[in-house]
Amino acid sequence: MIQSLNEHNREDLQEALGKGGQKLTPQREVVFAVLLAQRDHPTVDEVFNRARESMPGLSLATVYNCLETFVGCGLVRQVNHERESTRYCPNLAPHAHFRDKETGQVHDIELPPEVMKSLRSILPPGFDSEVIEISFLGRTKAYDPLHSN
Amino acid sequence: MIQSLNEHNREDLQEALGKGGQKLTPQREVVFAVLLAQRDHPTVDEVFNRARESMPGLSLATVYNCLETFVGCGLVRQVNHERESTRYCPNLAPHAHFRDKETGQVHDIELPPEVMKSLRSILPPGFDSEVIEISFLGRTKAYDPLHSN
DNA sequence: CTTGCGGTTTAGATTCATTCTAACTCATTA
DNA sequence: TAATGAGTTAGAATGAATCTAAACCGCAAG
Ligand SMILES: [Mn+2]
Ligand SMILES: [Mn+2]
Ligand SMILES: [Zn+2]
Ligand SMILES: [Zn+2]
Repeated sequence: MIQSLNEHNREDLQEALGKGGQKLTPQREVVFAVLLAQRDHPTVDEVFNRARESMPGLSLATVYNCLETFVGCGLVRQVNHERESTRYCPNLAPHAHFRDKETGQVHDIELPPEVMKSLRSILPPGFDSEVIEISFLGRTKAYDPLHSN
Repeated sequence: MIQSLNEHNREDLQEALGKGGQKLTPQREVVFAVLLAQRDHPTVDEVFNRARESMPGLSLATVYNCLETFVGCGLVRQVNHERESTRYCPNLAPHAHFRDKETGQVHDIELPPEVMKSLRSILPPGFDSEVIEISFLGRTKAYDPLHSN
């Protein structure tokens, strides 16, 4: 359960924070390590509870602060599904999110460049988009290759 | 400013409510009329304030109730952008939403069937999606056909 | 060293959209 | 006329997120 970053990830974190004019702190390290350790799109409370295991004095406010800082530095994305608590995702590749209606689990769905292009192409002239968010809601069944056609 | 439904829309509303086991009420008529009159994706408070002009005794709780009922009957979609207040949209055609970062305005973006298909195609086997939400965030410039190439 | 500074962290208060509760209204039916 | 039950209402409660002000801490100047 001990959350710590390897050298490589710590350097990445430090560099990204530096570019955003922010410092590396023990709290930020722990919170970032939590995000990397289990990529299940945790809520703030989930991050808080996991991070407290390695840093018991950590406060909820600091988790909010750290995550906001990471988003500002482009290290992490916020994931919103309807009115639920915000979730956090350290996957920087272009991807959509799929939420399983039954389990509540959130899965990353890779977004091929050609799909991105077709999406951008639906914008009328004069519409200039920086961010596209795509979220699916549905169910996941275990995939059985033997019984798929 | 008086909000009332024409015969055609009232019938549509009554039919859709009926299918969902719900009744047509004066409050529901006014709230639905507000949504049809100005398709700017109003928040609950905006709907409330507009609807009160034709029905002063209307309560905020009822606006929440009516909108929830409409969503349940498939008459209206909820539109979420990040953590902002939920907005409501009576456009039942498949479409995405574009939010202007500067004005806050939300625009409908038509979703051609082939884009829907390409989107569905990115789901891995076993992922079955009922709802796809697509939202753009960006800026809109007035489009000048003379100076576009 | 010692002090001051500024960014960070912290606990707790506050905000505010949304949901909940319980009383009331009112049309329909027994 | 009375009972029923869906719908409406005002206000209370909820809870994620934000705000506030004090404490903390690394660092640099004196
Ligand atoms: Mn790297
Ligand atoms: Mn019609
Ligand atoms: Zn993700
Ligand atoms: Zn819309």
